[in-house]
Amino acid sequence: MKPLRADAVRNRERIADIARQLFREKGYDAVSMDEVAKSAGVGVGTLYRHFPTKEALYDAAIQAWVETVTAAADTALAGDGAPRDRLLAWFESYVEFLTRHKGAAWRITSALGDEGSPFAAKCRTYLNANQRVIDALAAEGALRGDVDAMQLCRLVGGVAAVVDNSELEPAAANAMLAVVADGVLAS
Amino acid sequence: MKPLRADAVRNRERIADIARQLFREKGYDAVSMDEVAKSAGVGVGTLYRHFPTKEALYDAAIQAWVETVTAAADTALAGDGAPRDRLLAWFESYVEFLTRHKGAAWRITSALGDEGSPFAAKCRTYLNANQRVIDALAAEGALRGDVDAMQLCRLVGGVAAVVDNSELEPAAANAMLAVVADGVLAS
DNA sequence: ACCTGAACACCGTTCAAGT
DNA sequence: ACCTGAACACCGTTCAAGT
Repeated sequence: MKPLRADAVRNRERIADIARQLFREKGYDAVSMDEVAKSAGVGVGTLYRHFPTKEALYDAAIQAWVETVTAAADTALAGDGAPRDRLLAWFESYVEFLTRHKGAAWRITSALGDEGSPFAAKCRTYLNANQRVIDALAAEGALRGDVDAMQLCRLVGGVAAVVDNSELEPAAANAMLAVVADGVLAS
Repeated sequence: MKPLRADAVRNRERIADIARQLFREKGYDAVSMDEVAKSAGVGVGTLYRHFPTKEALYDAAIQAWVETVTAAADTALAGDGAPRDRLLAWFESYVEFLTRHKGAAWRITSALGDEGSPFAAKCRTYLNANQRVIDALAAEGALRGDVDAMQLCRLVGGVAAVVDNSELEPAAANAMLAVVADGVLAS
C-alpha cells in the first residue's frame, strides 16, 4: 500500500470517472479500452497500469453506487407497511441499483460465489444487504425458513439481468419481483 | 426455397453437427468460427454461406433438442400429482433443456421479445410450451390470474441462466424454481 | 515511477479468386 | 453453384522505449 505519486492519483481518478460515464451511456461491451484511454487523454498502457483488466476497470467505475446499497436495504425495511411491501421495496431498489449501469446486473450476478472475480467485493456487499433483509423479516416470522441470501441474490439478480437486457418497463419488472416475493414469504 | 446441391447439403449438415459438438463441449464463446471450419474440413467462407452469423450457426446447432420441448411440457403436466408438483416438473425439465448447451440459457432468454433475433423461432416454441402449462393449470384454478407466458419464460429462463453460468447443483436450482412456483401458484 | 503507443494474438466477417 | 483462404476491422492486452 505505498502512496502513489500525485500525477498517478489524478490519472487514476480521471480514468475511473471517464470510464464510469462511458460504461453508463453505452454498456460494457460497447466501450473499448482504446476509447477510454483516448477520452481520458492517456495511453492504453496507463489504463493497464492502474487496472489490470477491463473487468477491473469496470469494477472501479461502478464502485460508488454500490457503497450505498446497505443503506438502501435499511431504508426499504424502515417503512411500517406489511412485510410484503417492505420486501418489494427492497427488491425494487436492488434492481434499480443493478440496472443503473447497462450490463452490470448479469456480470455481477454471474460473479456470485466466485471469489476470484473482480466483482467479489461487490458480491459480498450485496449478500450482506440481502442477509440484513432476511434477518429483519425472519424475525417477524414473515419468511419461509429455507431462504438464504445467496438464493435471493441469484433470483433477484436474474430478474435484474433480464430487465436490464430487454429494457423492460418498471411494471414488468415489478410483476416478476412480486412472484419472487410471494415465493419467499410465508404463506 | 430452391433445392441445394447435394454436396452443399452434406456440408451444411456436417457443419451443424460439428458445431453442435463443439458448442456443447466448450460453450458459445470458447468456440471460434475458424475452429468450426477447420473441424468440419471447410473454409470459413463456406460457414458464412450457410449461416450468416455465428449466432445463426448456434441456432442451427441447438435446433434438435428444442423440437421436443412441447412434448416435455405435456409429459410434465400428464402426472396425477398436485399442481405444484407438475409445475415444478415442467420447470425442471425446462431448465434442463436450457442448460443442455452452455451459454444457451442466457442467450435465448435475452432474445425473448426480440423478433429480429436468430433465436426468435426458439422463443416462440418456448412461449407456446409455457402457455400450454399456464392454460392447463389455470383450468384447475391453480394459478394466480396475472401470470403470462412471457413472464414465466423470463423468470425460469433467468434461473436457468444463473444455474448454467454458476454451474449450480440441481438442488440449488430446484430451490430457486420452488420459489418461482410458489410465487405463481394461487395461495 | 510513471507514461506512451506501436505491436501482438485473436476475434467475427467479407470477398476476390478459383472449380 | 459452391468453395477457399487471405484480408479486414476491431478487440483486450503487452512491452520496449521514453520522461
